[in-house]
Amino acid sequence: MKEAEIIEILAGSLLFGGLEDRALKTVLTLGRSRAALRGELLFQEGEAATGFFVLLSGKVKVFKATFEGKEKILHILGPGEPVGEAPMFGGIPYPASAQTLEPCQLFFLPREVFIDKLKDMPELALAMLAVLSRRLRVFTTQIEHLALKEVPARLAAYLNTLKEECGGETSLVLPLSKAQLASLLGTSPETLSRILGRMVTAGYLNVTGNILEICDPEGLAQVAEEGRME
Amino acid sequence: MKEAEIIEILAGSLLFGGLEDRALKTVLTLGRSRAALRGELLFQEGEAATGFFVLLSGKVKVFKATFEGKEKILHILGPGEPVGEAPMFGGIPYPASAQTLEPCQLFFLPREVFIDKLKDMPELALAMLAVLSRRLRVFTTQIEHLALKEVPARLAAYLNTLKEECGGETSLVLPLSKAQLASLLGTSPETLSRILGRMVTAGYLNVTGNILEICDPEGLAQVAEEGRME
DNA sequence: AAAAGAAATTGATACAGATCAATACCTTGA
DNA sequence: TCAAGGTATTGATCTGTATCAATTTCTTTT
Repeated sequence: MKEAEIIEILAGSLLFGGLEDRALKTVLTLGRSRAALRGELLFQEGEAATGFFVLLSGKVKVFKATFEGKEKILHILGPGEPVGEAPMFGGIPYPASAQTLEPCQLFFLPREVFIDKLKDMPELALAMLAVLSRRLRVFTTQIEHLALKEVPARLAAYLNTLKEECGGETSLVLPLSKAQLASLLGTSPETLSRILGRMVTAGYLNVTGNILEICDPEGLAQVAEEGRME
Repeated sequence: MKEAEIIEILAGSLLFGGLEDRALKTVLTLGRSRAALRGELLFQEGEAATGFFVLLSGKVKVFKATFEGKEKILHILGPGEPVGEAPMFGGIPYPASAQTLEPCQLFFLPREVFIDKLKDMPELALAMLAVLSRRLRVFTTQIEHLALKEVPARLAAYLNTLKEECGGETSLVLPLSKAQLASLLGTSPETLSRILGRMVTAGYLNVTGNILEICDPEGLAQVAEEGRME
């Protein structure tokens, strides 16, 4: 991947978006880019956090796994997003694992170098704080949903945010497999399938493969809020 | 509350612990301290984050509430800990509400002033990053537990961390009511009560009011890991 | 195009935990 | 000392969802 391309992606990211060209070039010298195959483990829970990645292209899942083989997806990350940045600052091991879902282009920044640079670049530190802040907010609502809401509400909420991200478009393409979505929502593929079915018969949605059309956005929003269907 | 006392508490906190005396005094000039009664709301979900508190004394709960009246406690915070610091940086509203559980002494830092100062104090920015990083880790395991583990495992894990915090002491005083603990674990008081009962008959614990004695730490650790009791 | 494999659906069953209601227990104040 | 209000326990019931198993549908490979 060419330098210019990398810079372009970094410039468009939340983390480095506010930086001037000169600063961006500096950042570029701090790390190195590399390619990763589909299914590659970027890091595993418990390992020391020696640095973090910025995802230049492709998709990565961050997940927790139990030794009985169950797993919970915490995030699905796309281009421009940092991966594994949080644990660095606490001097703690990675609290979860990360794996590529497709071939990816990655930019790796080593811990020491980056933290050192942070001291000279207050705007970068603030950007980093903003990123962690947003992560915390996402987790906050995830916890609320898992503890207090049932699967239909969680699904409805997810579909709502997906619709937001697509600029209000009512016809959506799921950016992940249904099994992965189930894991993200903290349920099983079977249950997800059934509830999608119920939402279709109740007239909220139309589903065709991994394309789905939202017929009743208000109704869906209500399910997300109140939890109950029909 | 006297300045000296405040400084002492700030100096002992995670956030300001690394700062020199001069820097601490600067921090002190940025905000102001005040007292709060038991049950006072510090902020509510959805409000703009105009700053954050450092808890000087007392206890605060941070929670999410649904409009059906259910609530999930996210954190219980004690002296030295910051409250509501995260949303400031993202420029996002408070994602949860905070309420005092007892009379508290608070130190309030307004957003603008603090963020401005952060630019001159890289070590403070790093400390802030470390704090958010730890919060994220705690949330990460909370999500894992809610999605993949059942109540006995969550309770066992909580008791373990409580024991750690008390330096391995096997005789513990619950720092919160059982109803609050239930909310923190994402369950109902009834269920918590039953499971505590089962743990007693299984020989893991002895419970007397809100004092409990851990009889079988290894067994408890196993329940936390594997989920199943007896 | 056929075969093999993965992903998704559907059905039947079991169980953890929520909920509702009633009772017991402990404070705290009058 | 008794009342009163909160906090905790216990019992009975109901429901959402996990789980196991069996197909069905789609995707990929050869």
